[in-house]
Amino acid sequence: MGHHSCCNKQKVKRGLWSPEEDEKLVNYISTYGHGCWSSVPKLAGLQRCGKSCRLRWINYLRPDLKRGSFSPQEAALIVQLHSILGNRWAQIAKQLPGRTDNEVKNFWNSNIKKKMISREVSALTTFSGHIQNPNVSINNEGFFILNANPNLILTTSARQDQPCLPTSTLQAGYDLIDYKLQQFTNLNPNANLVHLLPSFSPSTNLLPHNPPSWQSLGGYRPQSLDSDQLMVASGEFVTPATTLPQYVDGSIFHPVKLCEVGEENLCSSTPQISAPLQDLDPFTKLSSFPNGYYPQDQCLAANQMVMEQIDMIMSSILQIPSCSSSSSLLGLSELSSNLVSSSWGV
DNA sequence: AAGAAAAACAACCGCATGGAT
DNA sequence: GATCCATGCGGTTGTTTTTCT
Repeated sequence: MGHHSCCNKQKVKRGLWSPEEDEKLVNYISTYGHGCWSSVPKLAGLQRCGKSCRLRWINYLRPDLKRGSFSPQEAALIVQLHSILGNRWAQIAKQLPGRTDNEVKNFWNSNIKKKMISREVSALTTFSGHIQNPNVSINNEGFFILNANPNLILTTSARQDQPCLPTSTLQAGYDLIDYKLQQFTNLNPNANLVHLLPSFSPSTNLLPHNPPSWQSLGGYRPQSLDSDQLMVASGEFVTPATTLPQYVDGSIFHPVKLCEVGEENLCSSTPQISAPLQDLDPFTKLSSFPNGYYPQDQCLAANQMVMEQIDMIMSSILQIPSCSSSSSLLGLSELSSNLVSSSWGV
């Protein structure tokens, strides 16, 4: 492991910062500002590299940092934002005044993730007990499969090329699902993935920077609502004035879920940025509609809808000669797409 | 009370990006 | 256009603290 390029020229100290070093850095930046970080250590009298100084300042010494544990409201917002933005910790942290990306990341990895995993395992166990369709079951990895073809994994949506399961209609656990499915697909590179219609859920469909390769997954793009429409608190559909995020193939994603019922305050309190709309990050775009929310009863409908999709696919899949060959993947996906589209009237 | 394990926190590393030359 | 450099980001590792046995 080498050091930073900026640290090669001189011997620098590493590891934890002492109070004396902190004091030197704070005194210097308070007086002169940081300017060019690479010159800070020399000017401040520190045996550190500029990168280390910058990190120490940003993550620990900055006066506007909010210390202490995360509030339940902050935690809820992190969950919400992560469901939209994924692991873009810096983007998430921007919506949390006084918090750093490092702090949010650590909080997520050491706290929220574990809770989600335990909840998901519990929910998955419960949910699996309610599967009525004799053609569908859950395999050892926790994925929905068709009994006729255990290699066929049913999925609903994708984030960063990692599809999800019908269980995305559950309240949490997307990362676990992603992680498990990633593991599964790594071990079973030839496994077939059938995309069902992404259900109403706070998941995973917003992919401004790393859109899913629908084609590579053999899937179809979401076709949920009329063009550019958005569900808002009243239950009505509106046409936003902003440009909605697009997938890599140019198709537009239509969010239907901005925050849970009762979380309107969180959404409405998010900072508004006056910038050209096309330059806004996805969250800011979404927060332009602070009253948007997703009626909870739609979750139940979504679950039912997914199972109905499985029913339809199952009834049709029997007419396909070979489900296990990779050549059938596209056909299945198109089939599921058509079925879902027709079931949605789109 | 002591050691082990787990959790929390802090820092580092490599890579990507953008501006300057 | 190629190269260098500073900066920012996300993943990962290391260290400290807390909890458990």
